[in-house]
Parts: sequence; C-alpha cells; structure tokens
Amino acid sequence: MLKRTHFCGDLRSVHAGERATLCGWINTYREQGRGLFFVDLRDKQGLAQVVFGTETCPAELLEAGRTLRREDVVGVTGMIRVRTGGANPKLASGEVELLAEKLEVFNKAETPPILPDEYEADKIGEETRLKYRYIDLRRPKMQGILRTRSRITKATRDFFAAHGFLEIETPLLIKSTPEGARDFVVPSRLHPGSWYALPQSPQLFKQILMVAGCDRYLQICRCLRDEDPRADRQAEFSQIDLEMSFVEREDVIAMMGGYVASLWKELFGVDLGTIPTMTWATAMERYGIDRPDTRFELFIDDISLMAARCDFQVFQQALASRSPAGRSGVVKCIRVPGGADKLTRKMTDGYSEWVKTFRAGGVPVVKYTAQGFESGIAKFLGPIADELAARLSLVPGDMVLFAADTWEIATKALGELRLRLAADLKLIPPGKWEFLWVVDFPMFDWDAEGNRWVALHHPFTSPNPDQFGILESDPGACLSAGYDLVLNGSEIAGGSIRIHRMDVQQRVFNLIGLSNEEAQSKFGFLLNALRHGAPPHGGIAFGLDRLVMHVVGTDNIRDVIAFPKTQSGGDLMIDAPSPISDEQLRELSVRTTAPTS
RNA sequence: GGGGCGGUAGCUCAAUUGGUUAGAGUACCGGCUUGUCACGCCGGUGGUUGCGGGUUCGAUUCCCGUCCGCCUCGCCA
Repeated sequence: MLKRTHFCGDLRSVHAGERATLCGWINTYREQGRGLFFVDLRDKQGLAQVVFGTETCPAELLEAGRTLRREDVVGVTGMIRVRTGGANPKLASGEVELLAEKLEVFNKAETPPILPDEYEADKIGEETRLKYRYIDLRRPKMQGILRTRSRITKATRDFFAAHGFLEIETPLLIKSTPEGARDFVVPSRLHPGSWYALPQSPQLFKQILMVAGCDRYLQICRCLRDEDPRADRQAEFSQIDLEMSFVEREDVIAMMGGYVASLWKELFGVDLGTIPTMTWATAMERYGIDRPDTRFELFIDDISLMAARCDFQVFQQALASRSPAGRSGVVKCIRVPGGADKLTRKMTDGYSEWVKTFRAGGVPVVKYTAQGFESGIAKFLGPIADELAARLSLVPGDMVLFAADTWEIATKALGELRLRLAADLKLIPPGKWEFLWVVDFPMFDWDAEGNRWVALHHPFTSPNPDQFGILESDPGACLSAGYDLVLNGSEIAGGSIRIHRMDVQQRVFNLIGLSNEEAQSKFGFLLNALRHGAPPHGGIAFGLDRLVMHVVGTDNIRDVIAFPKTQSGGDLMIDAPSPISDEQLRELSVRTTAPTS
C-alpha cells in the first residue's frame, strides 16, 4: 500500500524535486487528450494537482488513471515539480504539481449523489447533505469547522487545566427529576417498569463533586432535552460544564471572563478587555430581552405613566389590563432615529402583522417632524407630545414604534421588533464582538397555570446574599446569584452560585411547591450531600455548539455538529429513531401504544 | 400542539388558465481534445412529479389525507 509522505494542501514550491506520495479523494478529472490529463486530489489539508502524461507515464498507468472519477480514493507517487503550465493562484498548492509515476486505487466510488464542492455546496438541500453527511463533511468548509471546534475544546481544556480544574465524567444514565425540560428516558431491563433519564445537564453531579472536595471541575459533555429544536438548538447538544468551590459570583465571572478572553486572543488575536455587566431588569426594560444585543443603539422606553393621559383606546385598554402573573399593562416604545424616511408604510404594516406571533395587537407608529408628531397615532399624542419628545430625545425625522399590552407581551414584542429593525435597517456592524454579563435575575417566575412559583434558572440557584430576607416574604422580587454570558445577543453561557445549605435548599423547594417529602424522594441525594459538608460553590455552562457557531459565523447549529439531527429529532444518515423488535421490547418490559405500521 | 414555506432527473431548478412526448444546467456514459484547473466541444442515458385517495375526457398543476425537510410560536429549569 502506498503510504502518504505529504498532504495535498501542504505542497509548496519548496517541495519541488522531492518524490512524494499523496493519498486522498479525486476532486476533479480534466482530460486534455488521450495522452494528458489532470486530477485534483483532495485530503484534509486541501487540493493538489496530479498530472498524467505520456512523457512520464507508462501506458498501463495512463489507462488506469483515465478511469479515475470524482470521489475515488487513491494513492499517487511521483515527483513534485514547479508547474510548467503556469501556477493556479486559486490553490494554496497551485505553484506545484505531482507528476504521477505510480497509482493505487484504494476504492472506486459510485457516482456521488452530492459533491463536496464549495461551488455546489450552498445550493444543495440540507436534507441531502445530512443523508450523505460523510460526503458533505469532506468539504473544506466543513473540515474547517470540525477543526475549529477541536481547537476550541483543546484551548478550553488547556485553560482550565492550568487553573486547577479537574476533568471528570458524570453518568449518562441518571434519574428523572421534576422541573426543567422533558427528559429522554431509557427503560431498565433489570428493573422492569423503571426508567433512567438521560441528563439535561450534569448539574447535580457537578455540585456533588464540589461536596466531594474536587474543588474545581470541568467536563465537555453531552446534554439531552426532549424539546422541539430551533435553528440554534438541538435536542442533543454539548456543554462546557464548570464548577468551582469557595467562590462568589464575581469570582466565577472573573474566571470565565478570563477564559473567553484567552479564547478570543488565541482564535482571533483580539483583546476583549473586561466584559461589561447589566442587570436583568435593565436588559428587560431597555432591550426587551434577557440577552441584549448591544452591537447597535436602539432602546425601549416605558411611557406608561405618560400614556395614561392620552385619549387613545389602545393605550387605555393596555394599561387597564393585567398579565396572568399579575403585572399591570404597559405602553412601551422604540425610537428609530431617522425612521420617518427609512421605514416605509409597508414595513411598519408588516411589523404590525409580525408582532401578532408574539400575541401583541399591533405596532402603532408616529413620525416626528419639525412641526411635531405627524401621521399614525399623532392625533392621540396631543396631551403628552412635548413630554414624549423630550423623554425620547426625538429629533425631526425620527419615528416611534409603540407596543401597548401586558408587560410580558409588550416587552417581548418590542424586544423582537428591536432586533428586526436592526436587521432591516442594517444597524449591526459586521465583525463586532459584544460580550455582556447579565446578572440579578429574579429567583422565580409566577406560573399562572400551575398557580405556583417556578425557578427562573433552576432550583439550586442561590439567592443573592442580600436577598435571603425576602425569599419567602416577596419571592417575586427576590434576586438570584445567577449570571448569563451574552455574545452579540445570544446566550452562550449561564450559571449561578448554588445553594450549599440544606435548609436553604429546602426553603426554595418549598417555594416552588415541592413538599419536604417530595423533595426528599426526588432530590434526597442532593439534600443528603448538602447535609454532609458542602462548600460554597458555583459554576457555569457554556453552550459549546453556539460558541462554535459564533466563531465560525453560521446561524445554523447543524453546521457545527458532525452528525446533527433534524427538526423532528431524526438522523437522516442512520435513519434514527427506528422501531425495535417485539423481543427487545419484551426484554425491557415495555409495550408501545403507537399504531404499528 | 399551532402558523408559514417547500418536496419534479443523482444534484440545483423550470413547466403559461388543468392540455402534445415533463424541460434546462450540472452530474453520469461515449466520442473528440497534449497544459487544463468549476477545462472545452459533440452526442447520449436518466422521471413512481414525496406517498395515498378524490374531482376531471385529461392532474406536476385543483381538492382531501399523510410523510419528510426548513423557519417560527408554544416549549427549552
């Protein structure tokens, strides 16, 4: 068997005169005549041109070479020489070529259903790419992503190892617990009727590792949540999971800021500096979302107090409304500088229609000119015209877009509208990295349907040290010691200082409606651990897939996962999930209620 | 669970108001071609129009159901 001496993509003019063996896939075949043809050979490093010609090739070699077709796998030995026919500036190896002397066809390929060709790739439907993932991954772009992902995980391990973090694996077959996402479950053969759950995250195990004295923990792990995917979300995804002992919020934030800075330094040569911090309350009020995109300046203002003085039904009705969680209705708005010209009637009508997906009624608008408010809802703004203009610092040519609804709906609608406006008006400068810590999240959210408090982050999150006093007396106002790291408007990490005392943990469980007995049966292991000497601790988890998405610049999570799943949780390459045999089911004491096909 | 878009040759897409033998590019096959490099030129093969029903003289086209893919709301502690 011919053994590789060089990588195709690495060949340069300095190699001229060397004898080399290349191994790879046929990328293209170009015949100039019976006596001269070229093939481009591809390996993980790139392409190299191989020449077959009568001058140097015996007849058998020419015959064999002539049958080469795309995606055949071959080894070729020959001399590297500077090209006699002129260099190809499009190839990194374009100054040289390999003069074939010996050819070994490792494997003829059937006609490829898709070609791993950057000219083609963007046009090929994703369905086909996923089915033939092993061909799609041969594309230089996909190879590059796999490599970048590997670089990131290696840099991550290096950084945290240098800071005393221990890499520890936690189990995949664990226990289903209430709270959180829907579990994937696995039937137990040895315990008929009982089920394991696959982890939504190693949360409790990493906390218990802190109780176990490991001090600092790292794991790059798979997490599984049986919920509907999105463009940036898969049921099966990867986290960089971290936990530290004897720390407060600022310690974790500092460590993780250092990690991100070192990563960006290595990947982009960029100095991030200190990452700014914003409270959750500010994020929601000014940006309408808990992960603000701070790359552009559009801000939301709550003008409810003013709006109450307008004789405008829409405002009045909104202000009189109450959300299921009990918050009063609001009137909020966004000032769009220069929007009077940039936003057409068609666009604003479109926004009105679009916000209905967030259950908002519509988007009233008004223009601001040298003569004051015009068009739209101008006639209703009389009583507050000057005050509103001053509050929003309006200048002629601006446009103001409103949302009048419950706090939740108006906030969401304008938060989304803010992003939509940025995209439509091209307000987001390319190549910008805006990191932001969001802190001071509420501990709880009121679940009107379940008529109970639910943990906003998770029920192991500690209240901020100064908030213990109001934990029971005003749970809705109680702030947690949680923190999210946001990059360009996307949450790339989230964590918290954890509760390390059994009595506090019990109080939080009680608040979310878990009785002591239930807590003991569902989370007894954690409570037991907390009883036996738990250090103060906290941690965070980075969404590895999203991190890679940002680094490689894609908005499709499937691009950064070697073998991703589709929107309905399927793997088109291996055709999973699939039924199992009756015998397998019997062995597991499981019977399906699904109709048999 | 809801909404939207899509499914036609291996791939990417066309096909007028429901009307002749469903076309083009590319890939593939054959021939030509001695410096190409997304090579070029000539010719050819290739179709369960996702699947199942229905309406009709006639369905890629209209209707119903269903499957698959993508986006999205809910959901995702």
